[in-house]
Amino acid sequence: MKKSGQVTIKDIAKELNISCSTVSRALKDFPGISPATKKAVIELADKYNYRPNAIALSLRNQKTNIIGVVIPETVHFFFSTVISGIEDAAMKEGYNVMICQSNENYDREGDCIDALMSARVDGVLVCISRETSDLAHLQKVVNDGTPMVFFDRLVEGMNASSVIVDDYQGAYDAVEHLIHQNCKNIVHLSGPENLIIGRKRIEGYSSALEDNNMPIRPEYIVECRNGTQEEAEAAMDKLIASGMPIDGVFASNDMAAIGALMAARKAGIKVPEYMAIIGYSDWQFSRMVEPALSSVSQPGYEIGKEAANLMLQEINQKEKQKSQIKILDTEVIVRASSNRNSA
Amino acid sequence: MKKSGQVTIKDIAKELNISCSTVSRALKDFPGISPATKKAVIELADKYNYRPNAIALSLRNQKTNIIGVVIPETVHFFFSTVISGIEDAAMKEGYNVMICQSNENYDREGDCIDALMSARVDGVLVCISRETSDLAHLQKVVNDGTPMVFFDRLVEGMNASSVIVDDYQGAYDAVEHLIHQNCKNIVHLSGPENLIIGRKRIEGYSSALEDNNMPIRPEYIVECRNGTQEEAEAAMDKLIASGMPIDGVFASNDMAAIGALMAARKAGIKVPEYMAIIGYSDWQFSRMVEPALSSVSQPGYEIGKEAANLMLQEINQKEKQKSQIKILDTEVIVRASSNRNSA
DNA sequence: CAAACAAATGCAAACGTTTGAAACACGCTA
DNA sequence: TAGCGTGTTTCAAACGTTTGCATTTGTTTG
Repeated sequence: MKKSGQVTIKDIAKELNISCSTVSRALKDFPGISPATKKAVIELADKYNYRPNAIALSLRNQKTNIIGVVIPETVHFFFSTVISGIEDAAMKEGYNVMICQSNENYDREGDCIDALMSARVDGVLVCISRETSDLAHLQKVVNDGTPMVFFDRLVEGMNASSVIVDDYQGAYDAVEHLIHQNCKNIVHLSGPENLIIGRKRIEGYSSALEDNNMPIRPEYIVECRNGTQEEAEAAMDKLIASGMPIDGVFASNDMAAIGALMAARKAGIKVPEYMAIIGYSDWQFSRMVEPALSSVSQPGYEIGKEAANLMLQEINQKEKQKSQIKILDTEVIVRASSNRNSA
Repeated sequence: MKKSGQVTIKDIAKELNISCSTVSRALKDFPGISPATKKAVIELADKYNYRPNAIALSLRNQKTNIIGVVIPETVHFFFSTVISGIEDAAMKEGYNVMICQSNENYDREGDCIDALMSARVDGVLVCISRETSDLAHLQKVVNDGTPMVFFDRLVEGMNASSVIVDDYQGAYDAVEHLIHQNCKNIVHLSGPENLIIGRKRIEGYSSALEDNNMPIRPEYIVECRNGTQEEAEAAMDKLIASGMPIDGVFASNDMAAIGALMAARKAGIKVPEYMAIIGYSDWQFSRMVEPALSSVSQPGYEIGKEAANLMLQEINQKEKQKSQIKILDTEVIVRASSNRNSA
């Protein structure tokens, strides 16, 4: 009987009166082990339910087979689908995943990175927090030679690959959709402007207006930093109260869109008849509100899968490739909140 | 300049022409190191951004400072709040968290356990999948002497602690609330009956009826194994079509409640006037549907926090304590879908 | 001035595994 | 019988860290 904990190669060697090397080789059928020995070893290993100690392996191979993930918050549907994609891709290749939540907080993001680097993960997938603008902590990672891949939120000026969606195009498509619904005064509830995705969506919004010969009015672009329903609702309250003839809203995320919906409801503005609304991300609940919310859907699972695969690829090649950006397509999902044709 | 990867104690020792032991001791100010040496070591460590190699430490200490989590699916709001609770509690004590999703699948749950055991996590927190009834893979964990704590879904017949909510009482309260709303024919869309939480909720439902002198009709208890909206909607369609005078629905989760809502809408049954509906779990979107959904809220974050703390406690004491069950309270959140007083 | 002491540092083993090289035990040939 | 080959096994080092014990150095004391 062994003490506590799991059986080691040593235990097996001792019981069989042979050396560790022999046991090790027997288990991974190396040439040059007698069939009798091999059989005995394998049987005993089975009996004791032997599993190689991943820690010892990591130390010897300088490789943990763990990939670290820094993610703003798992409570968001979008991010949890990303995690699923990452996990499936990683598991398939025998990797484990270590997840840290930054809670959209800069300091905590640093702590996460530290923890992952101490754990000697083989690579880190990161989606930077809203607050992050200084990149020193991330630079340290690449300096250490640890592969890093960004997902969802693009980070520029760092030698690392990214997997993102085409935010410009997604925004463009959403706004064009509103224009096709005959909206003339379209407001954009934008995300935080220090994130590139926020800027890209503004650009998409602007281009769509421009291409359709509609004016771009700065007062129609309202930053909603936190992306909460309350924030957006308050912003919309103000816009509506100001008397602007708003008949379309493109929100940078679905919570903000819901905020707009609530504000419209409060003000007695019918959606979509007098105000068409479309969000971004296509969260799970979007189709459940009344009227069901139109949204730009992002392929979360695919983002995770692609990012993980890119990472695994980088881990498995000695030479650092030059970094690449993988752009996945979005899709405008039209539901009742912006559909004036059937309404 | 070091090769690739991070600096080790050895590198520092070599550069300073001293031994590893000295460096190690200097870094954790052991007595008996000259101030000069200590200073030099610490400065160099800072300069090179030295972090102790967690792998090496794990091997030496026989302790990884990682706790493993096996969870059905992170995409559910409830579970992601649990994860947040776990992560915060763990991080505070210097532990990392390794999460595996079983996707409610028995085989994959086994794989998760294997992966975590190979990684030599110091303990595992598990919420068993819907499919799980054989417990052999979990028994192996406790046999290996690895602490294990169950959360949310109670598992009986195993020497491990649990952190759960009072499902009986939650169900009881929900049904009693419906009764107070003057519902006479209350249907229960139940969860999978191999889960204890499913059975507890049925018991709570039944007791509430009994205590209020109302009959318990087996045909009013419909099992919705998957807990999806579609499944529940189909079940309700059938019940409504059968002509039963249903005026109240207690669903075992919010998705199922939404399914009931949809079925009612389709059938032209006004909610809550002619049918009051209440769900379970209080998911994020519950308050956003129309009418806003009443629900029994479970303290997900607290469950995670409590479970993690229980785990850490078990890890830190040599002797195995006898296992305990921690029961957290639920709360009935009344919204429009079951509120006939203001309607 | 030798002995005793304290202070500072080094040695070596251990955690579990892998792996190149060395060693051993055979039987066979010259 | 020495030499050789072959098939099987063991040795030892390495990964990065900690730590009981031994060692070195320098100073004080009798």
